[in-house]
Amino acid sequence: MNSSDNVLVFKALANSVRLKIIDTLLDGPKNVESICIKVGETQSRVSHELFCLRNCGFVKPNRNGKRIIYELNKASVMPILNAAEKHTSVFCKELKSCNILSEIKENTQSIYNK
Amino acid sequence: MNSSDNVLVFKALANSVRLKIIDTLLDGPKNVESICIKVGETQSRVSHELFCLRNCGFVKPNRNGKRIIYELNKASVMPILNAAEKHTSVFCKELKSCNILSEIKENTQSIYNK
DNA sequence: TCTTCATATGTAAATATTAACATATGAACA
DNA sequence: TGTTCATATGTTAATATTTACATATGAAGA
Repeated sequence: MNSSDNVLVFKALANSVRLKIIDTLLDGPKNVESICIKVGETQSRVSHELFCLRNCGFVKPNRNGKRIIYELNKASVMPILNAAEKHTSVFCKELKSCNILSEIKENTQSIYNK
Repeated sequence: MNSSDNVLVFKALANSVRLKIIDTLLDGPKNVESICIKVGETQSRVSHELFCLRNCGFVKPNRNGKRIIYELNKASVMPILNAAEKHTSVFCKELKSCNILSEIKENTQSIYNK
């Protein structure tokens, strides 16, 4: 296994709006308008992000009358989210202090103190 | 669980140099110079990325003489990589055609054909 | 304690991603 | 078959990340 192949998976998930959409779809398939309301983003924005999630195989669209119902690919997504969640719950503070990842810069100290 | 909390984890992993470093550390702890050689990046670059991985709790530094040996937090990382890998192996083609994620633009077709 | 080696940090230009607004599409139903 | 509703796509400015180069740090060993 070459873990570098996974970079696109992580890029797809490295966006809070896309994660919110996934989160919303965790409790059942929804059409675009419902997703917009749930995540508090414009229709255009949500459609753009769904385009990405669709292309990556994370969601699947199904037409129903005038609407398109998006369904989460739970089989793929859940294990990734669960594994990430485990790490987040332990290293929450560290993650939030990593200024490489757009967070507030903090004082550093000797790196190999535990 | 609010999956949006995981965005920093995914950001940390959404970088091919950081993933290469992780990949290299999968077969054992290494000092910075060794990592540089293995991943083919400059010392400066590798140290910057290690800073991020360190802050996020993915690697841990231990001094040994003049060197600092970085050790992968396998307990956290492996489950995430494995789950991602499963998705990648199924949706490899789709992922590579998602132009939102810096890939070549391709023709689109009706979105709800399977 | 001075020097050097290994590693960390500072900075900014290049590049990629996000976000916001405008517009297009196309299936459904009148 | 024309209209409308729901959703998709185009575009670009704003913002964030990456990358490359320069420099600093600090522990170890002479």
